[in-house]
Amino acid sequence: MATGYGDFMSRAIPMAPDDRRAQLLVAARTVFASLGYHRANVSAIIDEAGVARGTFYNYFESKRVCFQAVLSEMMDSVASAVLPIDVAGDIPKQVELNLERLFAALTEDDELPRVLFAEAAGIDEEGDEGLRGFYRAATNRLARAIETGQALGVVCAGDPLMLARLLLGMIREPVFQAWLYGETLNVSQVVQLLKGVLRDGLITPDA
Amino acid sequence: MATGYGDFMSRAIPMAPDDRRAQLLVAARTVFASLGYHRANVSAIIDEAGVARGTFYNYFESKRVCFQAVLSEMMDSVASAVLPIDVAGDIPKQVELNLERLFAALTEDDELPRVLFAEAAGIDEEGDEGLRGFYRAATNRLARAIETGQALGVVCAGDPLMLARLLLGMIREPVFQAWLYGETLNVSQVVQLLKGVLRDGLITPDA
DNA sequence: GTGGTGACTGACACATCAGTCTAGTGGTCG
DNA sequence: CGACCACTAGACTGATGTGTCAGTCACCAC
Repeated sequence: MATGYGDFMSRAIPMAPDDRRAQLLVAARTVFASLGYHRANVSAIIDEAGVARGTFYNYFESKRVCFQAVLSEMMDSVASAVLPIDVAGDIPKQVELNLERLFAALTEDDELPRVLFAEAAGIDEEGDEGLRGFYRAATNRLARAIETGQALGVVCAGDPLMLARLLLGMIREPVFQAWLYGETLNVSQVVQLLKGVLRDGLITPDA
Repeated sequence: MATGYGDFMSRAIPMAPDDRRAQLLVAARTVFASLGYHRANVSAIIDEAGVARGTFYNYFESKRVCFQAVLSEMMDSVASAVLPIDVAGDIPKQVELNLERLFAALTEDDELPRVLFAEAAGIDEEGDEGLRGFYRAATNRLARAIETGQALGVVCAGDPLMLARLLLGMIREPVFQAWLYGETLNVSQVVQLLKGVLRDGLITPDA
């Protein structure tokens, strides 16, 4: 019998498990990002990675688990873009930097918003649970920052949780729509505008 | 041959096509809302409607087309909740009423946010096109209102489109998160908070 | 009656795809 | 050298679920 794989096909060189896993994760991320969860199939991922079917299942017990891994990687990279604020320092500056880093993290990969905002929901109950966890964490983090701000007298009164949601919405929507229309988001423009709205509101008091 | 359907199975009484279509649409809405697009299947819809498989395909050429119909119905009901503003009248009052109606429309059905915000994106290219249309229409409508406001000097300066996205985000996020966590949104609370943020911003100027 | 019309039926053909499994390959290391 | 092990190709299974079509039934006009 012949070699078992095509004449021009090189065999993937055995790798340290962590490296192989990382490689598969990159491929999976690419495929999920461009196709979304449901249209992506395992064959596309292994083709992208240049690896056989069985190898995939050596590293991930299922497609969903693999997606979950990609998703949490993305969530982590987004979450870690936001640094805790030092109340002794220049607060507005730190907020601005955080916003810039956050928008940058959300737009660094063209298709990340698809995975995070459009595909993550509705796969199954467990997946939805993970998503809830992510939003809960993000919102709570913002809410705590807002509470601190309120205590310092730099943030207006009101339920911190709800204020956090409003703020999160102002971050999420521009990113989502930019993705939806295939635009590239002008980060500094959005941040400047957002800063203005946060400082002065949208409606100028009637003269 | 026997009757062609089980002994205890009654055949659905023929209906005027418009009525049957409406009935199927209601069933489809229920199913899509509670399960989302991907987990919903045609069998669930026809069970809900008490109708045979073939009947479904007499009225909708595919599952996706059916979903599209449900989606546009929802989009219409949301869009029609927002009334044009009479610039001669009390503008803030009208804005407030519009916000209240909008939130009410978005939360009238517990599961509408799932369909509109979580499931609508990423089904296929054509579906995304419809979604883009909806967001474009909503955003443009807001943007035009903002432009008018800017001309009247009641809205701050800045790209109207981007401002519209920020505003839309502040509307969408509370609704989305309330759905995600199974909370019932306190409409007047959100509207009051939103009004405050729109008027004065979130950050109070440093003393 | 009787025949035409059109809504309705449901078994099934068919496609897709996740996940399993087998037989075989080749680099590495004791 | 021989055992080992990560890897390969890809056939296969089983489940799921969309869309089809040949046929059934109710109603109405004549």
